Amino acid sequence: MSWVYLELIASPFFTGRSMTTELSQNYDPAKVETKWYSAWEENGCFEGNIDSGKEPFTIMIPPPNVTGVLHMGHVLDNALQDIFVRRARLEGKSALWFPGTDHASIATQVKVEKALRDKGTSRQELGREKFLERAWEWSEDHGGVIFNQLRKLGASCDWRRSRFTMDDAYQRSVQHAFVELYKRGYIYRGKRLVNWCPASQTALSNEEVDMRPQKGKLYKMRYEIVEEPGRFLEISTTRPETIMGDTGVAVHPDDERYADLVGKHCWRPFPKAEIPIVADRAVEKEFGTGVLKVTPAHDQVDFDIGKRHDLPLIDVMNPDGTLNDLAGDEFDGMDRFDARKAAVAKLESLNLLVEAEDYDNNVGFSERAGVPIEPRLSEQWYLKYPRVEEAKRAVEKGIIRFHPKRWEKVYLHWLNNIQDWCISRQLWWGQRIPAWYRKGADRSDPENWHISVDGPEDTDNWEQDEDVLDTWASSNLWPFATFGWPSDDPKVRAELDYFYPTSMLVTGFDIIFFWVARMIMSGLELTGEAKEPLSDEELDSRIPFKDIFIHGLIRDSKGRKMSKSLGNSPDPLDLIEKFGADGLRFGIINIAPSGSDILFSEERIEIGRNFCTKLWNACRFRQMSGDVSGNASLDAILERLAETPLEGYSNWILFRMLETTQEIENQFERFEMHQLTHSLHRFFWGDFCDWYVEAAKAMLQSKDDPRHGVALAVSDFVIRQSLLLLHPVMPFITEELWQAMGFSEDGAFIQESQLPKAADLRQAMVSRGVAVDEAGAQRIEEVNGLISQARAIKAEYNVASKRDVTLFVSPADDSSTLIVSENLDTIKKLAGAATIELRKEVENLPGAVSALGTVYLDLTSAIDVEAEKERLSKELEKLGKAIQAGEGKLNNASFIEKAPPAVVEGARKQLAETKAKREEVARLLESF
RNA sequence: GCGCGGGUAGCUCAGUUGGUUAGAGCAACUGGUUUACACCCAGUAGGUCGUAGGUUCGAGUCCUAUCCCGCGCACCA
Repeated sequence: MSWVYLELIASPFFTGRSMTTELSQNYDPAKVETKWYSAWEENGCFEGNIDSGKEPFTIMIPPPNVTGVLHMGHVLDNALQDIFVRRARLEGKSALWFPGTDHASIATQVKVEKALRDKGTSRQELGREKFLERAWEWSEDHGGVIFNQLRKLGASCDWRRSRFTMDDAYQRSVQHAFVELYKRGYIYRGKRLVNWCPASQTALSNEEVDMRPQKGKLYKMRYEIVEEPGRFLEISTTRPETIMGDTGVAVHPDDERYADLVGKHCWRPFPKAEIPIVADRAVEKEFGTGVLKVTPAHDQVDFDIGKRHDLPLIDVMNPDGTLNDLAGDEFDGMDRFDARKAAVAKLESLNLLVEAEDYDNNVGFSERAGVPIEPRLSEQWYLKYPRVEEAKRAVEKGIIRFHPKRWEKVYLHWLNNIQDWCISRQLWWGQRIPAWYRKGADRSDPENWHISVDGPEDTDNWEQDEDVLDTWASSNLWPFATFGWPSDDPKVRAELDYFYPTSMLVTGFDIIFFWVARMIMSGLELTGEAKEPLSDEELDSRIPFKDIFIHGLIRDSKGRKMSKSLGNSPDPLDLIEKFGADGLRFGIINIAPSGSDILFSEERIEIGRNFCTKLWNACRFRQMSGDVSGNASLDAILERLAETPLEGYSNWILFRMLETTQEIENQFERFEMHQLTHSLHRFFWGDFCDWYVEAAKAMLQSKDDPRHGVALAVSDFVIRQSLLLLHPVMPFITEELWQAMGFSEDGAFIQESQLPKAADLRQAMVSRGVAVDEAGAQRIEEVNGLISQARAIKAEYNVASKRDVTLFVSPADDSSTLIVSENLDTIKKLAGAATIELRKEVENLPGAVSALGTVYLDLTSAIDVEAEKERLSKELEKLGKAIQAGEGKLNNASFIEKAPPAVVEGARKQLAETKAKREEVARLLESF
């Protein structure tokens, strides 16, 4: 990799002849981040290519909206993906993170239309062609912004491959899928009630409708019986504006109150008409008066009733939500909500309104436009979902796995209640439906259809469907259409062969229905022949991904959704400036629990920035302690350790390093990312910096100390492994330190190294005669306990800063004497004592008890006897309780009998230790 | 109505198949410039794990009931 090296020494940061650089006092993320990102990109670090010698690892980015800008949700989603991808590279896999953007049909069109309105024009005025030109301009002006933002975050996507769902090739894939699904009988055209958005004037799928609680009125009114003038039926409705579309009145067949009226008629008040009274089981007897007005053209239930009783459909509304001439002259052109008021007034004037009571109900709203949905009769394209059963089976059998597993249920529940999907949209920005109709002919007759990717040859006599496809109907092909599916091109086939099924998907739970489930179904159907059923092996090769990592949504610290209007949505770029990209990444991963909501506040991610500083300074300290040559490989470091036996603390920290390596390995295997940063933080900061480095300071005092070299080599070993473990989370700073600390071989990037697994690491150590010993590590934990007690007793007497104190230690037994003596200078250093004397008996001095023995503080001045007595009494009480619990347990015959021997043994040991401790504390107390 | 998740220290959360005296970060308090780091170091305090039962030698962890909070799906006009 000497070309990398040449380039780096040419940069101002690499001044000397040495590979390594001296670290500045403070970590400057901005400088490091831009430098390394361009170096990585220029050297093709993120390119995912077929490498038959390596296991593939593929992630498809959930494509952000082409005109979108980076928000906190993206930060979390993409930081996670980057962590998985970078980890895969360090594990020696051929990793591909495939980026791209989505055209977001309705969202983008709404934005472009708003821009047009601001300029005093409209899409209708411009016409389709001009409008699309504007939309393309818009997406080009705003597109790509998010890619640069993702770069700032450190995302290691293979940018060469970037796809946009409106690319010609992608559009062709979408059209091909449409044609194929049509041929296989899954796509059809149907006339039925759809969720109509009067604002965007398009049909929507069920998933795009939000049910929102509304405070409205329930109007009770009277319809006169035609056959029995003077007799009235009382009917309740929330929507009087649809009276004009009523074509019947329904009661329950078992409802005795109205049994004699079934088959008769009543008067629709306006426009005045006779409508039949029918009996239908869809009516709830208990609700209101038990009489339902039936408006088949404006309500799903009514539509079904109308069908059963052959009632006519009268559509009284225009696409924009105003009423039409069928509603009568006085309502024609009136907005639906004005019409509601007008209809009520008219009922009142006709003396037909009985009452209007306050009423809470749920109304469907257009997710995008935020206006109430209008059920509307229209002809649309529908998809009968393919492979529903197999999509369920894939998850039930664990061929696809959700992490956390509980999202399976959400997914399965949705699939169990699935309904056909309305995929056509009356929009212009999007993929036009590849269907043509014979000009002037009846469009509802399939005889007059032409469905193909290329369209009819005889273009004069055919016209293409004006509509476009739902965005999700194109993005559900993302895992394979991005590669160029379908194609006979050997390159495309080879890539699909190698990278598909992809390894995993990382996304939020909010799009499990919209996207995840649909990708699974389309993958199962389209990536192979139309055969039934599919075997498990076929499922295995057709699924779009094997593991689905579901994370939560980011909210503000009060749990509110982030939104522009609330102003509680921080700009990630500001945060990167403030905390560094690595700091932000570490911080956001650290607060992302496995639940569904993530409460964000800047305070909570400071830990990331602080951790970067800690890492930086630990490395700086290591540099200041001795030169860093001899770090160029794992083996080089091990070689430096080969001759000398490991001192207590060195053994301990290497043991902890192996434990941590294993822990993190398990977390990745189980997709339990919520503990990842905790493990890393605890080990590097809590164990290495707070204990090992401090302990090593004693060994580093003199270069003549034989332990000097060991301390440096152990530090290098730990830092090296830590950088590898941290790299996926904090790519920039770890790369900088990797180079600066001389771990890079010939200038190679950190990602070109291998992350040794715990087992390999242990093996490599053993083969060099560097063996760690668990029992020895355990003893050091006890030494740490003793030191903590010493510090505590000093703090108690406010002598924390004084280093000239004398401590007495009376060891618990012979082996403790040995351990304390062996580590005496370290204990002195860490406890902050000038001298430590081992004594059997000490009287009249404040002391604290640890597993290794009692530590006393030698005070020349008088001590506060009362305070000391109180403290010891409190301690005694605490120990008494513990002993009581322990004895209770051990005196219990069934505990001895039934509990595993190891647990019983543990309890015995624990009790013995606690008893010894209590005796010691009691003795101390009496000595005053 | 059906389903899912949660209720553990002031706050945000960990807590593997039930097994030592329930942890972390932040905040608080006390003290501290000791060979890196004040974005730091040392220490202290703070919890009857929502409530009530049950299973068990042993329950934060399993079961039942119940109360709160959040979310999803369905929806009666």
